[in-house]
Amino acid sequence: MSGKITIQRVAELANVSKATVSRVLNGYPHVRPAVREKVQRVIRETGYQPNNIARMLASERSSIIGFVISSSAQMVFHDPYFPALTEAVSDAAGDRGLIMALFMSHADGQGRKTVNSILAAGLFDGLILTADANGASILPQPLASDIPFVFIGRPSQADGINYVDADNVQGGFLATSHLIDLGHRRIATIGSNRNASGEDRVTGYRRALSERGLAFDERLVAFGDYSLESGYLGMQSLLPYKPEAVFVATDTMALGALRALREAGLRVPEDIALVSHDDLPPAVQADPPLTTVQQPIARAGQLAVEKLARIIAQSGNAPAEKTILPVKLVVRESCGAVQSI
Amino acid sequence: MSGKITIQRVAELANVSKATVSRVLNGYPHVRPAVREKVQRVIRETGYQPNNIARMLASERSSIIGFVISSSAQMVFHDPYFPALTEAVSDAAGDRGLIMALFMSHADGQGRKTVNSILAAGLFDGLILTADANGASILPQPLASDIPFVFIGRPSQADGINYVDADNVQGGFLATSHLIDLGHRRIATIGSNRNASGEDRVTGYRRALSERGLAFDERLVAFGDYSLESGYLGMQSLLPYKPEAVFVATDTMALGALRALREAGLRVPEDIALVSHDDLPPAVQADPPLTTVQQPIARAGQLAVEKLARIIAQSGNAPAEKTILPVKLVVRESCGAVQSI
DNA sequence: ATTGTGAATGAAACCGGTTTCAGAAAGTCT
DNA sequence: AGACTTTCTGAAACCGGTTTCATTCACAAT
Repeated sequence: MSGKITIQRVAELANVSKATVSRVLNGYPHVRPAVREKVQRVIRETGYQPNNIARMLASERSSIIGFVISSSAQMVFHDPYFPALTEAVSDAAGDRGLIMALFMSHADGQGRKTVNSILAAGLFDGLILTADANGASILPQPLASDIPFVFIGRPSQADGINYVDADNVQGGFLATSHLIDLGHRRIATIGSNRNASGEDRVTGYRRALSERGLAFDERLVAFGDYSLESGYLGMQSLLPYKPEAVFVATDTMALGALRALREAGLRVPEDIALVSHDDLPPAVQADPPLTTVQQPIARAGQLAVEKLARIIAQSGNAPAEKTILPVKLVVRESCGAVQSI
Repeated sequence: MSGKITIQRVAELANVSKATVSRVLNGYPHVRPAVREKVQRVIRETGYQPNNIARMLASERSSIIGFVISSSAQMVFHDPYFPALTEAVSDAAGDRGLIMALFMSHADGQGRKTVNSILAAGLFDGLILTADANGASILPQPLASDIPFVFIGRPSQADGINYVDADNVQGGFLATSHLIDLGHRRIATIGSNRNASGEDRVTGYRRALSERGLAFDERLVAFGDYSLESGYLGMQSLLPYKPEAVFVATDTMALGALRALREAGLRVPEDIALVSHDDLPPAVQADPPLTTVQQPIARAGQLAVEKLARIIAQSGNAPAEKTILPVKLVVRESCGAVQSI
């Protein structure tokens, strides 16, 4: 009943043509104030809601963007990073009147099918993609199609691709430098080689060491997969080499490392200092609270949406550009810098 | 270039009419095999992809469902419940070929606007809503519109409304009964009065007490808001009354409680037994691992989507029905039942 | 009074599919 | 062979908007 009011009906009731109603609807000029008001009154009285699908078809724009989380299912929600990012993108999209469709492509070989069907839909004005180990497999699809897209996180092959990323190298650098500043020399790291972010943080770690004249010792490097468990195992594998301090590439892995240290009877920060990366809720909640590198996740989501919106508006004619967001060190207790609080 | 192929073009190339192409596209009968193949070949060769928006307009069905998380932003992603649920719904939707649009309505008064615009879109075949304190404010909108919807979690006013929920009463009951079985008498609880789930769990707690002839002591009840912090504070407020055991309504709050206990110098489970609810990753990761009531989140998401799909298919003629999912106790170390492992 | 200009408006085409309907083709039954 | 079905197929209407284009109208300038 109620849903049956169309633009045609409104036009009849207001004694105007569909075209005029459309103009009023979209705030176009060239409508006499009296007519405009009359139409608006009819709209109000009938509770008319334009059919968005018809609108999309005619205007060839859907105002829907796809947000694709391409990590394997297990990773996705064990690390609060993705939830936080999802929220950020959702917010930013909402602010701009865009609808966000969420896709979590499980790597079960379904991954490709999912992305395919997304594109096939011809439904999205653009895509926001998260970079990870699978990024490579996802990439060709949007590239082949003409759909605008922006990555969050540096994709494996980043040439000519729009992306927004945190300055992960700087993150690793800041964390490690801080530990060096505190007088530590044998500094270990638990990184990750599963995506660019992980690699970059290790790069920053190495850069800090070399800049301060410290030797890089391969035995002091472990790799995890972003899970708490992997942080635990990584820390255990490092313990035999007696590090004085450790830079863990994510808060979640730091939680695991913390447990390994506790089980080994080592106190943090007294026996071993720890700095992690991300500054997500677990960092504050940990015991002791973690000194960590703060990553502007909300900002990244926001910028990605803005950038995407811009590309869409320009019909994709702008050259690809990358945006690197600054990170900053948040000092809490796990590094031992704060002695008496 | 490539995107320009329409059904009309395919029809021309195959020497048939649009109608026939459409029939082939949708797998309808009454097309001669030879013709069908010819059309399929043209489709393959041209890489034609039907325009989904046009399809939606004509078929009056979008295959898009909205998933609305109505909690206040802070809560949303501090408790892994919502991420897990989101993943479940996303999965289930994907399995059925539905696209899931995610909405996180921040309670900033924007909440209403968001939901309004969602409905206004006329874009969704249906909605999945999460119940929470704000549920009441969200409810009227879908009700007033004719859009099918299903709640996950019991909404405040549940009459005539479709919903899927875990058996929270049973959850509280199982947890508390288990503690009683272990010989505890002074059993406290940290619940929540912010939504039906929280209340139900406390109801189960009380039922277990009364069934076993134990008095209900109001001083042994604290209320939290699902945050870790609130669990911490709740536990602190309970400590003066010397509970022997505590049932905490969520894993996340249990983590907070655990910290309060540790700070108070109490060991778990030796000095105080703890059982929580949800069985999300933190429960396993906690130290000690938590005995907790397992809630079938993935199943709930799946059932909600299925139910919604059914309602959509039936054009909403089915009577409202509620589905209560069974829960089960998962015994780990925090309750003290497992002595020697 | 005539012409020119720009604003206001409606008719109709269009977006790209689905679906109805009627007619043609093929097959079945006396 | 004629009458009936049943299977295919295409023309055209339709979904509900937007947009183009031509026309009308009001008003100012000549």
